[in-house]
Amino acid sequence: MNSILTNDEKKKRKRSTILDAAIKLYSENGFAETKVAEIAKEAGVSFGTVFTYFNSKEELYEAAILEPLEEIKPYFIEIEERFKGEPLEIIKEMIDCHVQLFATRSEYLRLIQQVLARPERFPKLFKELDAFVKSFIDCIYPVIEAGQRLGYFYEESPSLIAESYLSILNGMRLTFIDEYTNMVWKDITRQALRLFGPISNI
Amino acid sequence: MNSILTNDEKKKRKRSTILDAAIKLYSENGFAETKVAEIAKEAGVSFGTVFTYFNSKEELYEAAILEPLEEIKPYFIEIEERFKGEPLEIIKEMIDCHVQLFATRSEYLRLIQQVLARPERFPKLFKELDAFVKSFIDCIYPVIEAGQRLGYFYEESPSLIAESYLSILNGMRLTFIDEYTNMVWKDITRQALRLFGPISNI
Amino acid sequence: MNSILTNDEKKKRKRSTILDAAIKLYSENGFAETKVAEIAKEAGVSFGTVFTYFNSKEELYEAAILEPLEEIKPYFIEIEERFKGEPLEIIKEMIDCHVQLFATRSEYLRLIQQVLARPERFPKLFKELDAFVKSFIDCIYPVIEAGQRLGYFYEESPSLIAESYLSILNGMRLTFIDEYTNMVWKDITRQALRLFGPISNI
Amino acid sequence: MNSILTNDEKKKRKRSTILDAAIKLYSENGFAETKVAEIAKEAGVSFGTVFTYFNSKEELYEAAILEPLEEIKPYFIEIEERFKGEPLEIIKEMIDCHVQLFATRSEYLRLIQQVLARPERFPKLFKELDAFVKSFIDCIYPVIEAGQRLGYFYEESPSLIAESYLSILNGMRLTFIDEYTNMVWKDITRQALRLFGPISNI
DNA sequence: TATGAATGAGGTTTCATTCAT
DNA sequence: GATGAATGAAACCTCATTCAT
Repeated sequence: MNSILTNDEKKKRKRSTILDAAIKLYSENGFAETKVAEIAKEAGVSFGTVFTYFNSKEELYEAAILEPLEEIKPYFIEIEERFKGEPLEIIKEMIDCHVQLFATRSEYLRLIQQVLARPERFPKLFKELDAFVKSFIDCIYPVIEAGQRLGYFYEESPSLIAESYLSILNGMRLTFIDEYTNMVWKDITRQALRLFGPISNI
Repeated sequence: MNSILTNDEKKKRKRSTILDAAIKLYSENGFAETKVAEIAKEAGVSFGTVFTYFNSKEELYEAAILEPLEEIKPYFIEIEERFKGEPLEIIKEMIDCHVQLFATRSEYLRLIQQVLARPERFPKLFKELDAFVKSFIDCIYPVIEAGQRLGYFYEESPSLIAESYLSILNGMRLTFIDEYTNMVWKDITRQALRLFGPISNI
Repeated sequence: MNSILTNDEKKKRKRSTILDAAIKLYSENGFAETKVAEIAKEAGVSFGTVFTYFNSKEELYEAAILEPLEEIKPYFIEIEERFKGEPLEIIKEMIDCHVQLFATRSEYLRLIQQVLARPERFPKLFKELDAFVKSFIDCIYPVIEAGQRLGYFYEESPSLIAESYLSILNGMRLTFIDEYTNMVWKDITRQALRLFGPISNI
Repeated sequence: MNSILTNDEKKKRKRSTILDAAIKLYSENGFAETKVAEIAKEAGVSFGTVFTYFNSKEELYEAAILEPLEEIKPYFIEIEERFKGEPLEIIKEMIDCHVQLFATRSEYLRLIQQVLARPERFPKLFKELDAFVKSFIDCIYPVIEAGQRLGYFYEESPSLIAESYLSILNGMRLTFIDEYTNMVWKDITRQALRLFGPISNI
């Protein structure tokens, strides 16, 4: 029954439908080549309605980047709260979690890359993402240091390690196009881990 | 005579000026948000002249991707011809070469990423790049195998190693925005190398 | 309420305003030399509105040809239903009707001629007109035959008579430029009739 | 041998090649949809050369109309000098001559119709053609009068007869698209003649 | 609140014409 | 005289946004 929903809930739901359509289409076609009319169609609303919930195409793009970012943040900045054990264990679990996250939300990763590729075009969003990266590094820094002290990780600048890790996450989205299947992502995880320390197969 | 250049040479030179302007602007602004008028201005020619040398905006984009690709190809598919020594040495030199290459041509790498991010939008170009990646893997495969036999490299699928290497190359372009300076790229090289085998600092 | 008209009626009306403007300007200036902006201005709507109702300039041209054709058709293919009496009477009335029709809609006749003059440029429209001509001949054929049996008409191929009749209708639009006045068209009618049989003045 | 030609002759010949190409293409595609480059190609010269012989596209169009007009004129204004015998004979021969003329030069007739259809667009050319029509009427007028006096022709305004004759000539170009073959044109001639007087078969 | 017709700025592309070689 | 590269005005068309219903 639709009628069980309050008005507010209905509105939230419609807003969310539109946002999901936007994420899908922006990620597939980029900002410029996505038409508001298409988003409306994908969301099953008239395109006037899109402007009821978002003031402009640009604002919708920002929401499409920033709102999922909030959902994803915990997995990157609550490292020690989420992943327990030895540093190596923590990092292993973290990588597993991240790879799985982007395997299921690869379209969102694409969106992020669009912003990273054009800092001057999307300054506000870029700043947000940059801050996010910095927070991640701050969070993971002590873990890496601890791992280095225990001799598990390379004696390398923890920032570099963290950044190269983000690089490989980003890059894999580009390289392994549609093969983000269960089969490969265990492998990917292993390779990502090797940026931290010398990990042989088991 | 205005110069010693023949007519043909002048034409080639003008074409190249336009292509360079296109590479710069396409890489900065993407295909859709780059205006042909801007390319013309950047190249210092009139608007219509762009269409004298390239039939359409799309064709110019293709040329901007494919022509530099030809220049870059040798560094990826003549591995054993170019880089000599032990497998570890070969890979080291190769990574150095590639990182330096993309440090100086980071704008071109951005172009490639635009295509990789949208295979359906640029099918022809994507196919070309995909073939390029496959050739690279074919070339590097025996080197990795040799390195594995000598115990330098991880006992990992050579394809996976090669692909994760390409991932980190691509990803680093996104992560280390404008810091591709001399200082960091030695570090980057080191991290890339760690995808092949367990490399400690020296 | 601004008016009693429903939304749908208003849309139809606007579409029709644009179509009329198009017929006028296309007939005066031809397809290529008519600018969509001019049509919009003539119709009193903005530029973009034209494209709300017609997908392209070409489609608008097709509508400008085909829609009035439907209105005109009955006068050419319902000969025996519309015009009564002896064959001679039927033909007389028919010619009268046609001449008057084209006197009032001379601009539309001009449009038709543009298509007839360029079958390869407008294949779809040409086919339509060609079919129309054939239907007309089919309809008038028995009337001419009957007239021939009664000795009123020349013993000539009815198709030839019909086609020469259409020729003179078309040709007169070109020859008697703006003189399609009441004065001359009785005369024109008489001359057209003489293609059917030997008609003296009365 | 080309070398037998004087320079002047060569130039004339090239000019004529271009003009013929122009007549062909203008008649097929109209003024606006014919590109100078196409004319050049058809004529086998570079398109800069077209502008060596004609100052503009418009001027070339005018030449394409006016120069063949001079060739055709004699057949329309030297009626009594060319065609001998009784008025009926004169008219018969004239019609024969004209139909044959336009059968072989139907493309030129198409050009004329383009101008007749747009007097305001081509005022200069239209005036020229209008004068031509008037001259024709002047020339044929006495012949018709004579025929009327002899009882061969309808007691109709000779101008009307002449104009309706021109109408059918023009119209037949539109109606009998590509069937201007030997078979039909005897028939067409007969129908045209019937605008003058009551002519039975044979 | 939801709709979608109206708007017009802005982009790509064509093509006549110029002019240096 | 012949060529064809350069130019830029002008046209079509798209699409974000507004706003009346």
